[in-house]
Amino acid sequence: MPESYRQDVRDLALFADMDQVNFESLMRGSYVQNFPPRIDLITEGDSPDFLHVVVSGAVDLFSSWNGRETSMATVRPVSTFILAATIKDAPYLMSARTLEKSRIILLPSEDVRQVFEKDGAFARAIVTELSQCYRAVVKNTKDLKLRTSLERLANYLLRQMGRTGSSAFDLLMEKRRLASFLGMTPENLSRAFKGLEPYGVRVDGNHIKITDTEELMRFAKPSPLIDDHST
Amino acid sequence: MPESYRQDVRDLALFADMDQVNFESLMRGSYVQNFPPRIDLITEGDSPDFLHVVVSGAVDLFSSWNGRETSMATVRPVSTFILAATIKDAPYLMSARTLEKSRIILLPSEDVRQVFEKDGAFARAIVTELSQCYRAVVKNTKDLKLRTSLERLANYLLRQMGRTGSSAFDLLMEKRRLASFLGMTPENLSRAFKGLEPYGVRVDGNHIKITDTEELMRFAKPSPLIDDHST
DNA sequence: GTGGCCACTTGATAATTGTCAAGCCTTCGA
DNA sequence: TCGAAGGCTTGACAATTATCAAGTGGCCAC
Repeated sequence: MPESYRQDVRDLALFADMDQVNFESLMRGSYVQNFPPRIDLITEGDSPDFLHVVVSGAVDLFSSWNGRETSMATVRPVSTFILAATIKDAPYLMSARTLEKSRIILLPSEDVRQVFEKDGAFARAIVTELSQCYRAVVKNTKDLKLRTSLERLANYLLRQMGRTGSSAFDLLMEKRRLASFLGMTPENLSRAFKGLEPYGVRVDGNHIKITDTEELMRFAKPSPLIDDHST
Repeated sequence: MPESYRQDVRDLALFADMDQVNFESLMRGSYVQNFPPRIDLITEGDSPDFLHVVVSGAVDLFSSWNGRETSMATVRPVSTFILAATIKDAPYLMSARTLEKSRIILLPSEDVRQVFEKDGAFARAIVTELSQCYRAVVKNTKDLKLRTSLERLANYLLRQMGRTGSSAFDLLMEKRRLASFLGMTPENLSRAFKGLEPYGVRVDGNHIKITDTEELMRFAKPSPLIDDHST
């Protein structure tokens, strides 16, 4: 292997406090792989064989039922996905595919579970990670159940504004995926963007400019208990 | 205190493998309380002061935004709620109120966090619990995003049928709360019940009878990756 | 270049879901 | 016993969202 990815893993909060011996035994069976865009990584219903760590690129988590499909989340570097399935040794609830060219580290699930059983620091780190994930999904559920699609879009844009620290930014995914993520159709999203124009949202392709933050916030009514993804 | 609730707590998988010394230090600051129906226990946004254990009765977890309210989950004996908020020491994302007369054990959050930090078995048990919760919420999100309200109701009824092991059963909550839980209005639920009649669902008050399971399943298309709450 | 592909948009229409108002029925307490 | 309250239902209607079809425009391979 030309380069080491060990440090990428060790830098993750999930693995930072782990005992060195245990860390080594985790890394022993691991490997890194490069994927082109739009490659299926895992399929919902399958058994977890590896814990995945996204080092670069981006991964889409999505689910299907009865011919329909919906985007559940986007995983960006550096973080893991399907941690819960790995620990429980239960079937994946979501499928995953690369959005861009991505570099992904694979840690054998069995090893992860073994280390989990004997390393208290690792177990505690998993708790922190899972709490975060759990709360993120709860927030997402509140977003879905309490808001209309127009309100969800407005709040999404405000979150992106906060993330980038600028009132002008580019969408970091295709609009069709954004629509799916927000629980609506592409057509509806297209109209929703128009519907936000009166509140100070200018759209040009995938470039967004918030021209009247006050007005947009008055409409969106963002709440830390839904929109603050840091807690 | 006339009776001890220690065993109720110890019987929970969450606390079963915990070191006895740590268990005692957890119980030291704890107490049990009886609540009448419809009493607010916690309010979203507040800081977690106690980890709650429902010993008897039932508790509704719900969330509000902009004057709207939605039921997120029902907690039944014997289990805990707001575990993630307690561990992270982050604000509650949901409010809680009793549905019936309930008996609830309160464990000081600070004690829970302290024991969590030093007891590996406890940390591992929390991981198991949180994984379960996380996967439950993911399933719920899939239910919401991939299904119409009629399909959600149909699958809910099938789940209840599986839970009770009988094709005739009583709804265990008010229809207005069921509606809120399923992400619809009471009026819509009322019509949805009618809409399921052709698929073999008979409704009389809160008593349900599935007269044609095959037909209902053909319509509902239940999936273990959404409807099996045991994995 | 140029043709095709594909995401996106737009319009027309339909399905789904929500809102409002009224009435029914059970429950519960005076 | 009666009346009020509240949950449930129903009807009429409105809002939201989805579907279908057609068109636009950018991007890429040939």
